[in-house]
Parts: sequence; C-alpha cells; structure tokens
Amino acid sequence: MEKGTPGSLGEGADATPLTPPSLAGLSTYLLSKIGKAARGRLAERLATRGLRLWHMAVLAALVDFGPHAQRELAERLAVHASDVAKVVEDLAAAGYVERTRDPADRRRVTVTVTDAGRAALAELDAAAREVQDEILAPLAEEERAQLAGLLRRVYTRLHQEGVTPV
Amino acid sequence: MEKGTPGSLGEGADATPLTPPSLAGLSTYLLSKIGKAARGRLAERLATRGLRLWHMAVLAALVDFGPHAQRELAERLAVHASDVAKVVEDLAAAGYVERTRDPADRRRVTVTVTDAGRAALAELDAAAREVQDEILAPLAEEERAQLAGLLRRVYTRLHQEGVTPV
DNA sequence: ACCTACTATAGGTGTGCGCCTACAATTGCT
DNA sequence: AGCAATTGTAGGCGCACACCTATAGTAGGT
Repeated sequence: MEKGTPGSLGEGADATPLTPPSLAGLSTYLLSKIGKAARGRLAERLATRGLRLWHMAVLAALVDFGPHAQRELAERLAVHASDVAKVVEDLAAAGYVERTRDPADRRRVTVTVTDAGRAALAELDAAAREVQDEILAPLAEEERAQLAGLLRRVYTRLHQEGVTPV
Repeated sequence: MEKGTPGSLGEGADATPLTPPSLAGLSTYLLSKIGKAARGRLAERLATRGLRLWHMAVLAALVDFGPHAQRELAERLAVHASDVAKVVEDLAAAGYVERTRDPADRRRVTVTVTDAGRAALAELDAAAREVQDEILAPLAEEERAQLAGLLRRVYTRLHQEGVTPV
C-alpha cells in the first residue's frame, strides 16, 4: 500500500501528521486550537456532573460577587436573559442556588448561591485546575505564570471591547 | 432604578461588568475565551469569501506539503473523510484545487492546489495576521514572540496526544 | 473468478450555542 | 386609571461542527 512516496504525509509512517506550518505559525490558530481543547476537556468534566460551562460561570459570578438579579447575571456574563433563566433553573433544581422574589421589585428574582453551590463550585474549580495542569504540562511553573500574565492582558482588552465570557 | 446597591454589579454603573475572578484566574478559561474570539473573528473574514476554517486548513496543507489524496488530508487534519470530501468539493468549485484520479490507484483522488488557491491562501493568511494583530494588540512585539513560543510548546504536546487541527 | 479491503461521496443525525419572539407579571410615570 | 417599560420564562430557530451510515467503484490476494 502507500507509504514513503514523495507525495505522502511527509513524516515517519506512524508519526503524528504534521500541522501545516502556515497554520502552526499563527498564534491565532494555536490559541484557537488550545482554547478549544481546554474548553472541551473542562466541558467533559462538567458533563459528568450534568453541568455545562455556563453553569460554572453563573456559580462563579454568584460566589465572587454575591446575589444577582437574573438580569444582572445576563449583563455580567453577556448572555441572553432567556438563557440565564434556563441555567438558573438547572442550578436551582440541583440545589446550588435559591431564587427569591425581590420584595422591593417583585418583577425581579434574586439568585443566591447555596452552601451546596459553593461546594460544587470548589469542585468544579479543582477540576478546571486539573485540566489546566494537563494542558500546560509542557510548561514550567514560571512559564505558566508568564503565560497567565500575557493572556490576562490580552483578555482584559478583548473584554473591554465587549467579548462574551465563557 | 437600581444602581450602587451593595448587591449590584460591583463596578461603576456604566463600566464593563467584571469577569468573576474564579474564572479569570484560570488560564484555561482565558485560553478558551481568547481562542474563541480569535476563531470567531477569523471565521467572519473567511465567511466574506464564502469559506470556513476547514477550507483554509486544507489549502494550507496542500500548499505546505504538496498534493494529497483525500484520505491523507483527512488523516493529517484529523477530520472525517466524508467531511474532507465536502470541503474539497467546495474548493474545487471555487477553482482553488484540482482533483485528479490517481492513475496508479484509481480509487484515490489526488488533490492539488491551483495558482488561484495559492493566491487565496495568501489572502487568508493576511487576514489571519490582521486578526492576530487585533487580538494581540496589548502585547509588544517581544511579548508576542514569547507568547507564540509558549503556545507552540503547549500545542505540540497536545497535538502529539491527538488533538484535531482547526 | 471471488472475496475482502479501501477510497470517495452522498446523505442524515445529534449536540451545543447563541439569538429571537411571545407572553405574563409587575413597576413607574402621568 | 392607564400606558409604557422592565423582568423573568417558555419555546423555537438556525448555524457550525463532528460523527456515522450506505453505496459504488477499485485494488489486491488467493
């Protein structure tokens, strides 16, 4: 069958096929690819708990900033309000958040994280750090910090320009 | 209406809502977010030419490594063969590639990039670099190189482990 | 000649994501 | 009281992506 012919894959027969340098030379491409892998692996872990990325994001917002009206969650996370409602519904069903009508404005529903919710987020965070260790395995501690700093600055700018979290 | 109340968004009323630190502290999260932005912006530009990311990836593979059988493209890019067929069909319709039956094995179709295809890839590459400039705007030249190096190492490892391009 | 394996291709499926509309409850304004 | 705007919620739409099956043509071994 085909093997080391001139037009073939250009690497050892059983080696991993090379990524085209035209792509591999683009940081954009690498970011996209690595980001997708990171996202995918985290999503896998969340899925084992029946959760998706937005669930984690909402829990994080509640833990970090305290109770929100759903409208505020939507704004902070840059998601459609109707989608927030669905996520919150799931979290409430799991016992991770409580919804209470705001007595001052009965249109609003105040969402508050429960102890179970805090515990869940802690677990999700641990899972995320495991994934991070997998992904950043080739980097030394110092390099990871360097990377984190660079990414942080890039993200901050993007976020100011209006990029949706998660 | 509501404004600086203790439970509110936690930043100036008109400022960009803060990302929960629980998320922003995860490089995984930043990678995912930045990667998605990068991918999205590039996809936008490609869309104006009626192309998607895989079209660019296939062109890049052909330009960088020469003609491939479709099976080889599928292997190199880690896509299902049936999906490669569709992408190649599009590229052929656009005049960017030519398909010829391999006379030695008439099951195979050898895909070759045309001059128009090379020109198209050059344009796509330019677009990608524009996007990259947008995304990495906050970084100095030296920092971009630093980032590229780190990403390169992370990607290489991931790729060895079997991660799909694009 | 026959059977098995491989290639390309058509077509369909499922999933996740983001987006939008419609509607009911409630509020504030006048 | 009446009207316009806001909030939460249900439901649906469309897109991109990855995946999988079936089919027809071809190759190679026995």
